[in-house]
Amino acid sequence: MSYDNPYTRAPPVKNAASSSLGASNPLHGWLPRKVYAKQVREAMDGDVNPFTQQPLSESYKKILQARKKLPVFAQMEEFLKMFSENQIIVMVGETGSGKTTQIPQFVCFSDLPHTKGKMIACTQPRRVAAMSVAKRVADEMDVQLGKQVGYSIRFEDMTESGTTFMKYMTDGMLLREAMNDPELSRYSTIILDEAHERTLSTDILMGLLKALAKRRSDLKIIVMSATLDALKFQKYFSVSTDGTPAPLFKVPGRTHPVEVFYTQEPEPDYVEAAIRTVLMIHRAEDPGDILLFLTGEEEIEDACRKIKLEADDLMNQDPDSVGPLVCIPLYSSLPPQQQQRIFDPAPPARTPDGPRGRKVVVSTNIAETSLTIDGIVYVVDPGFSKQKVYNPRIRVESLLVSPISKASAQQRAGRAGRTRPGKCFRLYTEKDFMTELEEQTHPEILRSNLANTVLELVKLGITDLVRFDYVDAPAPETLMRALELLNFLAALDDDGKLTHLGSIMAEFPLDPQMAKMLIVSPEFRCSNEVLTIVAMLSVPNVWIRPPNQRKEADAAKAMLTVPEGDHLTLLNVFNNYMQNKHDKNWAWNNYLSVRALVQAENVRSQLLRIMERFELDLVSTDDQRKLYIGVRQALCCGFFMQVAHKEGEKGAYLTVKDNQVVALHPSCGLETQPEWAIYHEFVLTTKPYIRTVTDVKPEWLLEFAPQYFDMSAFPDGETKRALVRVQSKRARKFEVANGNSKPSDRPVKKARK
DNA sequence: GAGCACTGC
Repeated sequence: MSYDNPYTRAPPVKNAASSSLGASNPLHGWLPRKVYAKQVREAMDGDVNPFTQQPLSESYKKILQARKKLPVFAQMEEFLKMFSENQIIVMVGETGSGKTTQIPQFVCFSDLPHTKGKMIACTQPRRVAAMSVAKRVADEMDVQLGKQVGYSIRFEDMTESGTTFMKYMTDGMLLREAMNDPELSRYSTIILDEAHERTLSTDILMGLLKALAKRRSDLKIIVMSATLDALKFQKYFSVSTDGTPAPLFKVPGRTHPVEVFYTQEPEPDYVEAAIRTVLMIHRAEDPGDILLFLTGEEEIEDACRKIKLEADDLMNQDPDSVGPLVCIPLYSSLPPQQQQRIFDPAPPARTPDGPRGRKVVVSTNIAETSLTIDGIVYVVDPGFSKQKVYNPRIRVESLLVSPISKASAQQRAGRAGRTRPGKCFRLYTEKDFMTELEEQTHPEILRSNLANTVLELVKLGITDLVRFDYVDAPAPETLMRALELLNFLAALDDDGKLTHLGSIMAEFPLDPQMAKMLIVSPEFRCSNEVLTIVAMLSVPNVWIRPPNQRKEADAAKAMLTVPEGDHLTLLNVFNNYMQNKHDKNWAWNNYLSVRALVQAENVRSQLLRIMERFELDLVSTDDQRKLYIGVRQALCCGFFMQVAHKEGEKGAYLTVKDNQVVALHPSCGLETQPEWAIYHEFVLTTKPYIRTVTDVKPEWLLEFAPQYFDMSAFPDGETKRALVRVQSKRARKFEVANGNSKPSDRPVKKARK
């Protein structure tokens, strides 16, 4: 042993199981966090499951043999020593090292969380990963999933209180837990996996955990990442004031080499070049499947058509040397059944001795992290992806086709080497790779609207948002924009303190505008309807519009459209879906996505539970006219900062205050162009559009958002003149009717003009 | 008269 004998340092901790079973418990006498690899190996090789006292199964023993071959297994001793001696560890492990499954188990053996009523958490950016890894680890530990080993994701808590001590979960879920228990007192060790992906939640968790580690000396933290980011995290989690980096634990991967090729000259048309490269591989390279990265659905479907045509041509011209090629599109909005096609085997040769078939998967970034396809030998990387960008000046998030980072290019190349040595064709020059590509993709926190995040942080008790210890600090303007919005919504007071309303808003997994709208909706007697609308706005687009059936799809949509606004149309769609549940084909016949509608049902019931918790009543009325007006008014209470005013007769709109020229999105179902329109999102595609739009009355805006529509602080222009006209008209009316009473003092329910 | 990179609560 190269470190002190741990037995001399601390008394044994009472082992819950050992009290009754005594020495038959393999963990008897073990000291938490003072455990040797030798002990662990003996326990693993024994006949009794140390965590359940049950006999270990044959399948356990079989899996154990495979686990022992993982690179990380050879480093158990080194890991346990580092874990014993440090509070925070940064760990790098390439793909295939086994870190996600093995390290948490090593921690279980060392930390013995079950003996102290604690848990080990291991966070993942994605739900499927949390679920599938938990399943795998439950098998490896020979326990039932949901007992000692479980997972926790939105809509599904697969854990058992008091039994589960190893919990895989989404990073967002741990953040939610932190909002109600800032000390994260249920956990003795927290492992942040895939930290290099830098999701918003992971970034916030890193900030929280760094501070928490100082308060809770008993808490251990492991940050797992890809190699390139390790030093940054080591420095960030520096343990002492002199800046000594946190210790690094390194595990080699188990992948095959990938040969990388670059183009001689930059390619002016990357889609064309990509198609050409795919066909070149098909004609000239050894058998093996191809993965091509493109940026979006349309580009992918288009490329698939072209590849198919050209490949068929090639095969017909030269059937003796060119085999069949099957082209499979892959992007997230594809139905799961079609996504499964990526796992189909390559097509067989057309004749017994003919050339072998090949499969090409044409994918978005989804194949870079979320999905792995075995058998890929060739990767074609044009070097672009759609990325979210946020412009705080005009408060707009949009998707832009942008060059990828070096880290991303490396990840893409790695996809070729999972089963055997592969090749990666980069459709840019080596010089461009070296000089033009950024090292890392900018973390999400630098590219997002932070309204949600800021509300979460305030709820977490972070008072000084600007000086919070971020791994990468967002632009001050982005924070200001978020604070401003939350202040207008009355979630934060003028000192930036959380209001009672704000603390309820933070409990809803919704954007603050939607949370506000939902919370006020009982006052408008329409919370039942607003709840539905908010759920529908939280799921992917429900409308399906197949390229060859556009007319039919549009006609079906017209049947469900409510002329006063798209929000009401969403309500109508959901209600019709619920009424027609007996008819399995209803959604399909109406060109609607069943998947999205089922998701909306799920979200709706989750939100309803939260409403019940805060005693927000579910109310409605039979008078549809009143109901629709109530919904539109509630909408104004949340989205008053997203209003556009029609300018002139040509259909041009200007956003209120920001004065952006926008057009109604063609998907908009409004009967006429209203003078004042509230919109759910601003999208920047071929030109600036506002999407999901509802007709509102200017009086409502003045009434329900007086601070925002304070004319003394309003930019001059046609919008202001129109609002001032409305205001003076109202004032005259109220003077005539009520003497001096100011409109804003009137109760909400009498607000209708 | 157009889209929906990808996640997550």
